[in-house]
Amino acid sequence: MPQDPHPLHAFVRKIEHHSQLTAAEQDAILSLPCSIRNFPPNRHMVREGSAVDGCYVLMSGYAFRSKIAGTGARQIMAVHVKGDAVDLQNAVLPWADHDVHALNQVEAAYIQIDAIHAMMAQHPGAARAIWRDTLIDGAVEREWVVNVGRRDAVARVAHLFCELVTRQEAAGLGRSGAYDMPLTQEAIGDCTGLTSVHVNRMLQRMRSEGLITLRGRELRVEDWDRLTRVADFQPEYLFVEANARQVA
Amino acid sequence: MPQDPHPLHAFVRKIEHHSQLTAAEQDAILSLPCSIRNFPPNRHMVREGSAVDGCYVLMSGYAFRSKIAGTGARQIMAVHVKGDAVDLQNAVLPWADHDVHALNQVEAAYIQIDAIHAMMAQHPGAARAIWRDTLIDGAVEREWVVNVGRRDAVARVAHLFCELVTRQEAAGLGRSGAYDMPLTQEAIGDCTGLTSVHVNRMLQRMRSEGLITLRGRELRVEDWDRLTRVADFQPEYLFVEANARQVA
DNA sequence: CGCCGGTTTGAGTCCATTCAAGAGGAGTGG
DNA sequence: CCACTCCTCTTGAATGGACTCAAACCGGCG
Repeated sequence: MPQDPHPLHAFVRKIEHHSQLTAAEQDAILSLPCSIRNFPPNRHMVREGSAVDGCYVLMSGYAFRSKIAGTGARQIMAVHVKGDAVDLQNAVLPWADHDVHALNQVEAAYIQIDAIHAMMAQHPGAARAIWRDTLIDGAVEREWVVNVGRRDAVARVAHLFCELVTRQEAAGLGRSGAYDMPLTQEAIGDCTGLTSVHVNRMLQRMRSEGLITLRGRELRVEDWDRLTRVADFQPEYLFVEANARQVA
Repeated sequence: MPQDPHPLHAFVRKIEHHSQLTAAEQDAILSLPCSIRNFPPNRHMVREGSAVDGCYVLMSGYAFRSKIAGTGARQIMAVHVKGDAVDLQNAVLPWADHDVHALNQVEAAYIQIDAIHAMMAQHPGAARAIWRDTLIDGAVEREWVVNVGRRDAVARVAHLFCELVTRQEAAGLGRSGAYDMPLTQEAIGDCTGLTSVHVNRMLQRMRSEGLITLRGRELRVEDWDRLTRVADFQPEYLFVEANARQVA
């Protein structure tokens, strides 16, 4: 398996999905000093309430953002794939408002926030692109509000799968129709506001209706069109093909 | 009633809740060219899917962001008060991923996004503060995911009220314990992922338990402590007192 | 082999919805 | 001033979707 040329390569590639970068801006981002850190499965990367002085860019593995309600119930509001800046939000905010958690073995590049700010001051175009990138995370979170607030159980799970698949595609991950499914049924419940028991029943329904197969940590989509219809999935909010319609 | 000295005054005041601005940075923001626009109650300010070349800052009145699910159900993911930049997200994104809607009579200052970008290139400190401001909107949306995903009906409604009250306080709006309640019960349902019928029942419960009184468009909090406990409300995510703990 | 985390199944309960109808209040026009 | 309309709020009864609480099953792994 070929190594990516640079730890931040996938990050630049992702940004170019929604913003055009000049060669100088690409270089400026790739030149950001960063250190590689590894996290074992199920390990906290950032804790809510802590002050954060940098951000992680995922090089491999999966991570999620979550908060814990007063009852102790966990709510996941984003799942991240290779190339995502998982924690820029927390670094720019005065303190972290949410947890970041590694799902499986994670390799991440850590960048000091000061270096990012300095680079942005030099390169307004790159600044705009990175700002936009953080706002796309916001757009995704808004769609999650809709998912949890206004869709029934099957649709919620199906929608989550559609998003996961689309993001893996965009990151160049899904090979031959098979995708990674890093979430347990418990975690799927925490994404969708359901219990793991009910998630299990929805999965069986989706399997019996020929929408997906899900074995172990491998997800296969059997009927993408019907899956998106069940899910009420409109991929625009992910902004993975935005370059064409881009304003400036 | 005294007039604010400048259309963007409330905006600067809000930013200073979470970021320190130099006098020059304040001036730079206040010098942004803007035009005043008015919207009647229940009027769209921005439509999902449209390309947006600027953003509105609320001078008076209330607005909300929403998306429509495939079933036709509406989900509201943010309510905005005086001083909020209601549409910076949509202006920085390639196109609007959500609607913005005026709740009542709204007066807003419209700023071209190009002017904002130009100002930010000149004033990195202001850039950082505005970036942070948009990310705080994200933090609020994350808390909404938790609210609709992981709290029961009373808590959801109570939490919404706590947020609304706290934001009005921060904007200098609630006088003598009475706050504006610009949302209909239908709209409260769209905020919380409930039906208006069920919202009505939760309101009666909250009234009978002496938590609030709600008559017409006026909300009174009768017992803030118990209300926040019922709501599972932790105000940190709003970052209205962040200056003290601020990192840089 | 025995453990352990994750998945599956079942039965009973309850929270929130649906559907429907009525009441209140504000604004409009005759 | 009244009649009329529209919108919002209120109430009731019945339904159902998702939850709870268990227990059993399964596969991987030490």
